[in-house]
Amino acid sequence: MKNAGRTIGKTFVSAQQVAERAGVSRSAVSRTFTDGASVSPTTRKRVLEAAEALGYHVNHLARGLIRDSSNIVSLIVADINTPYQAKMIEALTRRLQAANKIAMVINTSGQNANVEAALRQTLHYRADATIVLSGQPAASLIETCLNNGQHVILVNRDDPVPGPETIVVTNRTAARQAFDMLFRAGCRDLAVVASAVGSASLAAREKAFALAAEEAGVNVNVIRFGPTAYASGAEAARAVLSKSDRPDGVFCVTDLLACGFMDVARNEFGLTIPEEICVVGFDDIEQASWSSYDLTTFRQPVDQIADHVVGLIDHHPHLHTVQAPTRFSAEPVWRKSVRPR
Amino acid sequence: MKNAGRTIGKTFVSAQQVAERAGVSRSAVSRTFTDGASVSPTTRKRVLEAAEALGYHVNHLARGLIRDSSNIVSLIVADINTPYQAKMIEALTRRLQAANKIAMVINTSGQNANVEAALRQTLHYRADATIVLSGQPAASLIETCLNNGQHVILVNRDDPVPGPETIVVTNRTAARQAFDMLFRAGCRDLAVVASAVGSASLAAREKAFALAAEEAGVNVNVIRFGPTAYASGAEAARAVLSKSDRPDGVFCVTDLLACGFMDVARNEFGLTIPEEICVVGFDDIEQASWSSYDLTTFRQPVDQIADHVVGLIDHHPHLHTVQAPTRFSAEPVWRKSVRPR
DNA sequence: CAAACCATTGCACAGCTGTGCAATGCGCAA
DNA sequence: TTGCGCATTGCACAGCTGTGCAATGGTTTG
Repeated sequence: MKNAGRTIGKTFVSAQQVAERAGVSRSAVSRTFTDGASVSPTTRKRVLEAAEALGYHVNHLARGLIRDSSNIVSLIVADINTPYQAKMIEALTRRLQAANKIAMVINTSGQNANVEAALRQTLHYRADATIVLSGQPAASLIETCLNNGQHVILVNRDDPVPGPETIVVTNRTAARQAFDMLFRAGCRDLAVVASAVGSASLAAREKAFALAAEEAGVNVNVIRFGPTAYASGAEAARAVLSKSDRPDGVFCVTDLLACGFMDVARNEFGLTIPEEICVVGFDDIEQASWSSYDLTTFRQPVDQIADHVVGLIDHHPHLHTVQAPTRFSAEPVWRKSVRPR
Repeated sequence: MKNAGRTIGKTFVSAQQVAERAGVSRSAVSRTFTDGASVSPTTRKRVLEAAEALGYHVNHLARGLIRDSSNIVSLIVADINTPYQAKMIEALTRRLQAANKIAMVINTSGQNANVEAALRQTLHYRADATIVLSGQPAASLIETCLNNGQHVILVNRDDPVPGPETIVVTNRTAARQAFDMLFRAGCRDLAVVASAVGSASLAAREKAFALAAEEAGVNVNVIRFGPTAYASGAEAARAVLSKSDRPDGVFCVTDLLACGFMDVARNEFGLTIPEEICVVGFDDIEQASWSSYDLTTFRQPVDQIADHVVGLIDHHPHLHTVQAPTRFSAEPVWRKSVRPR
């Protein structure tokens, strides 16, 4: 089964075979592919030639077994085909690769959204870190991860848990700003469109907007429908616009909801935006800039977040202490779905 | 450093430690976590209890070292934040997990779109298979993969290469059908909107449509701009609609291009769709069904493709022979962007 | 009661790599 | 020339698991 000269069709080449072909010890091969190891230029060259000829590639499974780091980072994410999550995955994978790491993607959109099984997978493969982009992992699982030295990073969760690092966007500030936008545009009858299964981040936006409106003495109506998707925004629009006292300003906690809302408002109720009704979204997904929508919204600094997350991976945190969440500010993006003052 | 009783803070638990706590041999621990191995119910229970107490998880790196299979499948993809690719990734990751495999995502959107480095990564981690969703890997790299027993599956590439299995959509048939749609709607001055950097699949759609039009003696204009994105479709619309003899029917080789085209046609040129100009897209991304577009298009059977791809992984192909590509038919989805007959 | 069979279990090896330690050899200075 | 320092190299072990093989003990059958 084992032959040193040539691959026999469909088996991987090992360092031993490269060493025999190059006439050196296996250590020399290992050192050739290890940064900072001591190899003479002569043997290095011979090893590289033999490796190239045989098609050798270092086995990262075995390397990860020895070293403390496997260079695997796992991303736990639901709703991958959502524009916002897709953008986040793109940004993260790109930066991880630039840092010589590789991303494992674990999809928790299944029937029971089992983040637990996903976290187990990440432990199975000894991932250096786990980035949770959505879902609510049980605290017990997180503790297991921490006990095993796992590095857990939560993105967009507004409820700080002991141990993992948390990264959030300034949801409340932005939501108050959204109210200001609509109020200054003259809107006095407001609505918030959210989803029925929203995360803590989305709930925070909804609550903060409603609170700001109440403080200013402005009427505000909260509508929640289905999942956080286009169809839910459309359904919300049908529910709220068919009534006699329809709102003149709407804050959708997600751009996707806003797109659905705008389409129904225009195409089913014949309303013009922003003249008859103003709309503000959140996330700044690509579709928000399409000219059918031209949606005024808040930009999530996806690139900055990704930079920060990847920078966090190699730095080991203090265990079992509540880290203060790192906050990134969501900046307003002015377009045409809100009347100018 | 090594202590059998309890994790000392931040190191992983090994089977040895579980064995000592349960009072059995390490083999018993291994067999408890191996399907079909022979363990008595008594020891199995004791092992499971000890594993639970210590937080043990099988090290899949070491397991992959022994077995011929690592259960890792790598997805090589550019433009992850494109709706079509995101949908494909979602479908694939979901099915891979159902088959007890895990997905590594390699992003080749970087400056030089180096699929080669990506393929090397997949070799490093001994992936069971590599699914290439975009990009043009060099034939030499593919040969290296095949020599190492790698299973390469190409999706949406119309140029068959020796060795890897290929999965394509019936681009040509669908493109001819698109011409029929527009012709029967009375369009006699046609255009194809494509991108300047399109893949072979996109080129096939473009060519087949143009050919069908020529065969029918209908004038057709081919426009290519930038990357395959919304902005390119918009730019194409500005270029083609500002001329005096503007087309009355357009086939966009991608829904994203179609969205950009429609927005400019309506919002910048004041045209009505489908009365003044008919538009047909391709892919059936989610946005095509949004009521601002209501785009007549062709549905890529993403779920079927994903099923087939995942089913292909465990079945070893014949090497170095040109496999006939598996074809899936793209079915038309009738909406409102084409006039009824 | 004896023999045959079967399930279970432990030992030891394999799978591939990184690295400490000692040995080797070479160059340079005294 | 001799001694010292230094770069290089090979040996051997560690890291964690799966599994063939032999041994053990219990159960069933004649």
